[in-house]
Amino acid sequence: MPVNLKELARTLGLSQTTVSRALNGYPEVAEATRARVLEAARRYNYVPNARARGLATGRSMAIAHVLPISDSHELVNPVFTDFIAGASEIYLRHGYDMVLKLVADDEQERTYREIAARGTADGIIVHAPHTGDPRIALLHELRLPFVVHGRASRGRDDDYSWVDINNLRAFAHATDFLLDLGHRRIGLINGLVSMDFARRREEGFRQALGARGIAPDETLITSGEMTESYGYRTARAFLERERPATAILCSSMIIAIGVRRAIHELGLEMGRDVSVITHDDELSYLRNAGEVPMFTATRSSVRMAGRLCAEMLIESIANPDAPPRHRLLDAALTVGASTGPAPAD
Amino acid sequence: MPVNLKELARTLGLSQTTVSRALNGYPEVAEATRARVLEAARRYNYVPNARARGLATGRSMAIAHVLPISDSHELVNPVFTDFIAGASEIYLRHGYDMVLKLVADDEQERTYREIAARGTADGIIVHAPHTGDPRIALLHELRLPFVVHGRASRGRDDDYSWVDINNLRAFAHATDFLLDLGHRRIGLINGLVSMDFARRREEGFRQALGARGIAPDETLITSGEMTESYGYRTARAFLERERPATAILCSSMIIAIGVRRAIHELGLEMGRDVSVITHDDELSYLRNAGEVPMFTATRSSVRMAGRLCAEMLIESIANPDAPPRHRLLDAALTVGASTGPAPAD
DNA sequence: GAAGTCATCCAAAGCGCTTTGAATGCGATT
DNA sequence: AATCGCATTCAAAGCGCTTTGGATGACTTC
Repeated sequence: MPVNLKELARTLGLSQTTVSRALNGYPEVAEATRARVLEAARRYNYVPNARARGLATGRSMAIAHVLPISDSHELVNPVFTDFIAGASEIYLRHGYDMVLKLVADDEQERTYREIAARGTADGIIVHAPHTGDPRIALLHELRLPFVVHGRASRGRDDDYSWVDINNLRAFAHATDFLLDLGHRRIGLINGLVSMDFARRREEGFRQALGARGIAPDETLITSGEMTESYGYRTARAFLERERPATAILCSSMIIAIGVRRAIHELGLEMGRDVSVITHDDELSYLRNAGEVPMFTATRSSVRMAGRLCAEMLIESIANPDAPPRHRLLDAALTVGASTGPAPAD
Repeated sequence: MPVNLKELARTLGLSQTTVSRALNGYPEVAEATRARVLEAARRYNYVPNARARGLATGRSMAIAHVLPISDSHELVNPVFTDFIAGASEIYLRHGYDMVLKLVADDEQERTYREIAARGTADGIIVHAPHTGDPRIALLHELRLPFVVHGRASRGRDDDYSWVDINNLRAFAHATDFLLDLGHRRIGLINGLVSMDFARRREEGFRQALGARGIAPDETLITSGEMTESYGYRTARAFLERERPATAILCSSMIIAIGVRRAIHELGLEMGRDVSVITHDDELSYLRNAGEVPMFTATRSSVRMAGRLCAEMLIESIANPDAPPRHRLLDAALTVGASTGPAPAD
């Protein structure tokens, strides 16, 4: 049903070469013929076949997103939705397709190799990097352009491209803010600490406490899959102990929502009895907005991060020998209704 | 770097034909040679190039998911994450790739035509169908296999494949449940009513009221993008009026969470002062579980829906002339802590 | 022993595009 | 008038695979 190049060329009384060149904007085509060709292409709804073009050019015009699925809970990070919304804006503009792979941790390597060998995609966005993530080395070996959303540092982070937020600083700052309010028993409800971002946030938390000579209470530091019920359970535990936490730092809005549930269920009031600060990825369906946002938060748009990753990757596909690029986004603290002075002891 | 068929064949001293057939399991190959070929393929990490194979077979081995982006808020439905998690399990098993397109409403038609013409995918999953959605007719015209997640009915729903839940019955049932508890001023916080599922839910709500001769209060029926703050704002409005609602029906957990916030903020208690029932898609990061779930809910796993859509589509690609198939999933009411008898007036 | 069967294997065509390396025609140059 | 340069155009090769339509023997069958 769809017209192909050969037919279009025959219809026009031209060679495939000329038609192809006319359509792809090559200069060695008379403007008059180019106009004819474009007109005919429109008339007959000619759209080049992606596979044929890909075979001829050696490129797939696709970018793969490989999401690790935690084998335990098969959880998909909800942040992902907004991230790809940002990335796909860019892909659309540049004619790239987005192919998505949700893959268990132990299948990651096989998947990456297969993408490279089959030519599924021209580049890869790496999601949810662990500290010391082996995928970085693998992708270098495969010579596949990639950008990491986050970092995978174990020392150096300058030999690959990434987009990250200043997790350490943000959480140090948030901790400072709570300390300034007089809080001393501060809990941290973090993501899985194998994730690089979680490690950095914990580090920021510890540094801020350390700077004031406060030893962190290790039982107030937890790490887990960022679900609502995890936030709820952990907050209850933090608040029902003998000397309950007076403030809680959360690694995601979803967690914070669980925390809020726990607080209310215990008959406490957020911002008065318990202060809460959360990281806020600015998810579209979970806006923490208004003149006074409900949560005090370290805020950074994950959709923007998606856009930046996509742009960076497309550039590095176009220019494979350019040096790696990095972008550290600022997650600034915005004060909302969920924080207040520490209650008297 | 990656080996191709020609080289592999030369190395083995066989023709490309034989090697290809050996790898693809054709019977006209001696078992001994097949073994040799498979062994060599493994040794040299031979993986066939997807584009070349696709060009030769005329198939892309990919399935496209086209998500409409509401141009207003650029919201991506968070339900999507779990849906594709389910679908991708199936794709993985059958060797299909998943390609994702997030597209504004007014670009839908162009996108579908382009997918068909470029051969981007062998089939399509249609997301977020409107009532009377024109995409159904378009896909029929394009002769592209597809499965709709939800329905797009305007009368007949038997000429295309779909997977849906019994929205009408579920919401009628939930309404009945509230009526049985003595509630009379029941609010409905629904999704955008242009969405088919929302229309059906509203219909179920109205039917249940009508069955008891109760005229719905039109000011207690709202429709909007399903965000937390929409739930919050609407619930506040419902509860701050002269004669406040005593029960609220929500179309999503995200909405319900906003409703819960409003209830608490007004110093009320959910399940005592105000009853809440929500639809629960069983999102992995927002589990409404436990012996007594926090919300009474109409529940249906959207991940399961993803699996079913994917299976159905793959079958219908394999067998394009089979009649359309349908699957109506049951969203049963599970009682949680958020409902109770209507307070005395 | 000629003909038919069967199991294996292969050469070559083709999928629909891009791109290389020439051809063609024409005005300008000498 | 012969030559060159330039702007256009084209035929054909090739991308890496599948698949058609034979070949080639070995083995039966009569």
